[in-house]
Amino acid sequence: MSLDKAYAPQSVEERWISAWKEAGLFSPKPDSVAAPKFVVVIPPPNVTGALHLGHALNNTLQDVLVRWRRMSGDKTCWIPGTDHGGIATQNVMEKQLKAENLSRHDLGRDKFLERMQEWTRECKKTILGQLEKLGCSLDFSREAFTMDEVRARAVRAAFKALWDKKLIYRGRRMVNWCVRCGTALSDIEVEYEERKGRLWHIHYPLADNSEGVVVATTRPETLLGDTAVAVNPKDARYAHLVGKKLRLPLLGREILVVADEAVDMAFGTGAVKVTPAHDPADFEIGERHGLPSIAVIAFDGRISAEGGLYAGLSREQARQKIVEDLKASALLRKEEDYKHSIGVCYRCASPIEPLVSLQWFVRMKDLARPALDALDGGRFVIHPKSWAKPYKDWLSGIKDWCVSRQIWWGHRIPVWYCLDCNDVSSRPFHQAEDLKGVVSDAKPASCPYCCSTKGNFMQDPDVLDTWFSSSLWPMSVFGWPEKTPDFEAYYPTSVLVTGYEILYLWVARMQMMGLEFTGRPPFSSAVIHGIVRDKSGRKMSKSLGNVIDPLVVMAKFGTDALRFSLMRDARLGKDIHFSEDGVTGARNFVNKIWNTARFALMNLPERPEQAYSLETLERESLELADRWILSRYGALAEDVAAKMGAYQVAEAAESIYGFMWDEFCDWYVELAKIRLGSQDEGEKDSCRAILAHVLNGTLKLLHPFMPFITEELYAQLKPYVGERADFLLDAGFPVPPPQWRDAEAEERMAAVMEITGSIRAVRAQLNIPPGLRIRAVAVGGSPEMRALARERMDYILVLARLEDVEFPVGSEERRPQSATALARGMTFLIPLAGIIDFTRERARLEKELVKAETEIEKISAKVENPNFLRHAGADEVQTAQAQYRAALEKKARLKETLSAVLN
RNA sequence: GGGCCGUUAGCUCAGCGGUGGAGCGUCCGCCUUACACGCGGAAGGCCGCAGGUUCGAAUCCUGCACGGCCCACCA
Repeated sequence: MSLDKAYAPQSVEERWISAWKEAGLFSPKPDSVAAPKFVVVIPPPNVTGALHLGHALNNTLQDVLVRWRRMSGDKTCWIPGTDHGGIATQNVMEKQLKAENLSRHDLGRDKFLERMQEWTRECKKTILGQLEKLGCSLDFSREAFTMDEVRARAVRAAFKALWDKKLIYRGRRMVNWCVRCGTALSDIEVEYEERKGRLWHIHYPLADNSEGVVVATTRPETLLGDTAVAVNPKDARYAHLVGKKLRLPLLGREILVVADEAVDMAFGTGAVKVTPAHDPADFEIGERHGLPSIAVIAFDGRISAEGGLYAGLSREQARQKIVEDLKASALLRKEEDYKHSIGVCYRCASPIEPLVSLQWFVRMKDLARPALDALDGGRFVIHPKSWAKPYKDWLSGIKDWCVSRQIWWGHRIPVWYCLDCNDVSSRPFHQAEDLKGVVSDAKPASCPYCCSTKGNFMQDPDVLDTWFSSSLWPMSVFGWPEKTPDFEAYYPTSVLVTGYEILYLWVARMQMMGLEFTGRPPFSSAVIHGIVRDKSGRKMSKSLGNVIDPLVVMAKFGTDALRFSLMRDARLGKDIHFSEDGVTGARNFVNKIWNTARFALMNLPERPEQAYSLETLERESLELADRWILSRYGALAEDVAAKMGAYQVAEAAESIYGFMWDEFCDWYVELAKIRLGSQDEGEKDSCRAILAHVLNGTLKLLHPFMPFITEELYAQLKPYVGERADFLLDAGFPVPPPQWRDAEAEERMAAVMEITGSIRAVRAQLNIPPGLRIRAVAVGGSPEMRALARERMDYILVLARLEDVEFPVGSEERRPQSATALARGMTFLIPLAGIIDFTRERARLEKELVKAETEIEKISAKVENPNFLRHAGADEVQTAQAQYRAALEKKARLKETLSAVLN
């Protein structure tokens, strides 16, 4: 069984995906074994299209944790699913319709929803297929959708329960209205953008046309709805005007001057026009002073009939015309450029219009308190903890949640109105404040208000905010409110992995709902990762054209490479600057692993007669490299487990990478070549055993990150190490015995590596041909070091490509015409007259000397400082002194070499 | 306006109290039969600025500058 020279991911990935599927590997077995549970629910991707790199990051991170816990002995369950995605998805469909010259109104509600369902089916298939390709160990048999029947039941139950507790109400409020999407939004669905605008100063004369007051505004079109001008009560400039009437420019209506604390005397002119119907601050001023509210901007963004001759104009047109008219009537006193932030829709980026309308709200204060308590009491932990404070602040200042949306795609609000006792035909629904609703799963048979049994009911036309169903997700995926076996077994979940951009939108609301309905946090930890940006740090977006399709990357580099590169950068809470270079590096690493295994398998017998066992290996038969690699491997396994436990996935990936490449491959495998070439079968076998076992163990450590290649190689390797698991997930996470740790071996090996390094450096810097086997003479050094170098001469010869090293007795250190390598107090003279460029060697040594001198300078600042000796710990002092001695020694040797050896 | 995060090698980022690190890129040499998706070597840093604490600071504290994110009803 020989492996290809380079790893070819495609066929391997396909093969294992179907093998896992066939085995039902990801569905937890309903066994009776009392293993700890590790349960994760996926942040359901919206059914708006295909997955992007952010999803790849999010799901790989979850998969890494789930696979790791599973290997560590937990019974794991990871639930897949998708989100109907409300406005976002409806917008996708409306775009499609537009391409066909249709609007949703052309289709009508039922037909439109049919098309949405059809689209959703396709989209789900795509998304789940992509998750599978990514290698996600999701239990696909438990797939959920936020708008399927089970989840719909949960939504209705939650609505009813909140209604019964008076935590849901319908009320007339100022809401954020997206003119383009035609719906209300919640406060956190509004994003703020700095945009260039203007500040217009407008003169409002007194009713008798004398003097008056100048107000500043960024929105002159709202003038049409002004019902007052407000000044600060402490403002002496305007005190005499309070209570007087002004004449509203252009319309001529009389409006009042009121005094209100909210007005900032220092801003603009200190006087504010008040438009209670179109500004949240003005709305409150209006409430305080009992001002009338005149809606001049309609839900379609056009000026209403109240706007007189401006009626019918768009907001933008009206603004322009009003400014012109003000100029014409000399009421416009000043016009200046002004940068300010405006609210825009998080789905379509068009400016939000604050409008008063009747909407459904959830009362949040009482729901937030238990969530805050859960955080404070440690029942819920956020990683990294830097997100805890913003989370807390948001919950502490929480406002009621507007949950009704005037779109079609979503959970219909389960409220019914009896047509026999409610008037819904003579006025717009969203103006009908006095409606008596019945909360019910289905159309009620009779009306509890008028007792009509005719069944003349109309359901509320609005749908719920998509985040309403999302907030129930960790419960609803298990069938809540039914007490299903799954709910009993898997709720609450263990950890939720998601990006910081939906911490409030989603995480906080799940906590609140979970606590409200079950008394327990729906997950005990949240792992918050960053956003995947492009190479130069810009957010990926279709309009920027910098979106990268994970499937394309996977096809080019392999799934394991993509996963590993993402994980290597996935520092908690930090954004990732994604570039193909990173994936290239990861792909190279994958290939390195492949070839390491190839090397190992080439050196193992065709078919194992008997599995190699480490237990039966006599510890005394192990040589330095063996003890060293086992020790390092033991340290690695411990390190990785600790980092994973702290959700430091990137750090764990880095550790494995370093071990595999820089220690196992560059040193152990190179040294293994010596013994694998020997005639002694016993020697060969002990080396084979360690090679196979350490490689196998490292594959296990890597498996959560690179499920495919590790599975493929494990399948080949396992007979040699006496394992029989069908899949790595069932093979256990390695826990090397503590007695493998061997500080002495690590120290001795470090010395060998240093010696090798110094000889290699001399060779390379003097351009000694790599193929040339040369001799060296070892002089100086402590007896221990000389003994070690002598003992491990076999290593040094191979690694530094030497022919031979001589250990002369006595102090005949004069070796003319030699290059000199220094390490650990020893000097390695490489006598090579005619080959070495001695000018070069002199320059090299002089540079070394400078280095040694600066080193001495630095350390002497410590060692010669009495304060250091007095205050620093004994260990520190000892180390520094040893370093100092070594540096002095080195300097002396260099000087000696420069003067003697080169002459 | 408040809060959080960042500012370290050309680029992307680790390090977070004891002589400045990795990956990529660059330069020099190598097809040393697992891997050129590789091997060996090297160059490259007033660790944003200014103070302070400490025997000692990239690391802790305080300011400042710049960048980014989150939150907030300056019209």
